[in-house]
Amino acid sequence: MYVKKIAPSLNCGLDLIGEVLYGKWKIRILWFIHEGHLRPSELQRKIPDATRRVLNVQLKELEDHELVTRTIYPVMPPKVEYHLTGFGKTLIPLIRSIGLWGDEHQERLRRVILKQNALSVTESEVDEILS
Amino acid sequence: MYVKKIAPSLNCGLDLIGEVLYGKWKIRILWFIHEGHLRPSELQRKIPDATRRVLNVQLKELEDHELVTRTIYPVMPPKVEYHLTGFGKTLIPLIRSIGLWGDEHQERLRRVILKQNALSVTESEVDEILS
DNA sequence: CCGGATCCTCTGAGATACTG
DNA sequence: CAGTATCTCAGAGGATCCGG
Repeated sequence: MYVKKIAPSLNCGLDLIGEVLYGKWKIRILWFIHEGHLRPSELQRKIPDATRRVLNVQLKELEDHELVTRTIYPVMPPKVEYHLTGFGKTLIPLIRSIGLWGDEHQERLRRVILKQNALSVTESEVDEILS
Repeated sequence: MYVKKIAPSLNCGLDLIGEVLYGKWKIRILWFIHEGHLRPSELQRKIPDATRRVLNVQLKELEDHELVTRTIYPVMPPKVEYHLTGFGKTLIPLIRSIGLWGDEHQERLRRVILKQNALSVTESEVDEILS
């Protein structure tokens, strides 16, 4: 899911959804927020591979796309919470199906991904890694 | 849908599917192939925005991931056809749902995407573009 | 705890041109 | 018609530092 350009080709749903879901961590962010409200520091802990900056950028985009809301509590220390909007919630079933598909085909997926990414690894080594 | 690195975090379906679907034109390619067999030149015509090289690269990845097969007919002029594998076919319902969601929320999507991408454009101009 | 600003890296993907 | 080899580039995303 990628489709960047707001080009002539925004004429089908597949293109449109690509625009709002585009971003390395977007889907996972939505998934975590959907479980309730979420604070930036919690999100950071759940996705340690992403830097705070990137998470902020993507959260901002999600907000601009009206998929999440950002609530600021004027306290010290600062407190911020993200929630899904009604619109954002409509995406959850979709994300769930995607995740389920991935879970169902886990083994096959791992195998083909490994086979491709680790070209220097032999078949038996792949089996070993997977076991 | 993005997730690139074959990092430690390949532990959920959401990550795994990202690996095989990652690529600007992958989903659309799968969609077109799913309607039957497809020849490279046909695909090129259906996706004129992508160059032949990029399409080839992504087709190769899809093939490596066992989502499509590539059949070569030893004739002159050369003829090649792509088909979905059984595995690839299991993705179609998912892609269909994604597309449907996008279609259902078309107007809202167009609005938020435009609002964000064309920051120099005023609200009324956006309305105008959309009308 | 939160976010913004700066600088940098790296790789997907476009452009072009060439072979069987 | 099909496929490959180079070259190039934008821009997404990472690393860091700083200020509220």
